[in-house]
Amino acid sequence: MPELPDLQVFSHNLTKALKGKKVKRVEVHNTKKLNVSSKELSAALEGKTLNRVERSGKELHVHFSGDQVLGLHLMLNGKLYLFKEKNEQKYTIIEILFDDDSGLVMTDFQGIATPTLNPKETDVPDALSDELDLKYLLAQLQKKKTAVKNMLMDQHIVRGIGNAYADEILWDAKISPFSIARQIPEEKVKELLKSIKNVLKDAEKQILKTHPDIIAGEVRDFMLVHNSKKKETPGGHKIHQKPIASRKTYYTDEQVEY
DNA sequence: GTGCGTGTTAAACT
DNA sequence: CAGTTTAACACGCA
Repeated sequence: MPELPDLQVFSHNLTKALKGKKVKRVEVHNTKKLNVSSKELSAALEGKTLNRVERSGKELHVHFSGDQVLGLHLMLNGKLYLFKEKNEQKYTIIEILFDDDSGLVMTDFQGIATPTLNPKETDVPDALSDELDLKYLLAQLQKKKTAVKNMLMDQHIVRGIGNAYADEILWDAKISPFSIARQIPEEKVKELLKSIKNVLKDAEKQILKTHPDIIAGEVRDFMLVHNSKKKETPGGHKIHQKPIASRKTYYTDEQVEY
């Protein structure tokens, strides 16, 4: 599953590929997760022009003229494809056909990737937004007795961080993922905030450099800790693994447990 | 053939 | 009751 930096690159590339195209038709093949009827969705989007694609947490927001927004959440295994003339993908959830006969399709063999017409705005800050600052992060951490990794991945607290990047961020900040959130000293929370921003932004740059046109899948090979191919970090520290909340977690002895 | 990975939600559990 | 953990989703991939 793509995580925040992958999605950030997708949004950029989708904007580039689709900006200015006019929607000819919307076809929903799987309405299970859609928040409106396929009729309503068609009515909302047909004839509208695609303005841009943005990332919001782990969701992509496709902005159309007339203030219409289509949210696309890929969940675990959702994928996006562009096509010319005909969508030939299996497991199609939704496809948007433009009036030049090109199109965008979202697939998911599990059927849990979710399209949402005009998704509700939320007060939860995106990991890369300015609203995620030291004051907010401290206040949230102090409320929690759970492992800091669980808190980082909780989309009700910070939007956009998944399993793999949580490990990378905590290693970068030299904080053990098992640390109890409220016990992390303020000085270290500063480090954590810095690591959140740096790790995610750096990853986006790496992905853009190595996969300039990517709109699906995920790029993980540059990861230093959350990487099954790596036995030790660049500094030569052995990488351990142990589940947290049944998710595989990679860490080293460099990380202090609070 | 086998089992792991992956986000979210709802249900189960403490 | 509130907070936390687990099952389900169902296939690609190694």
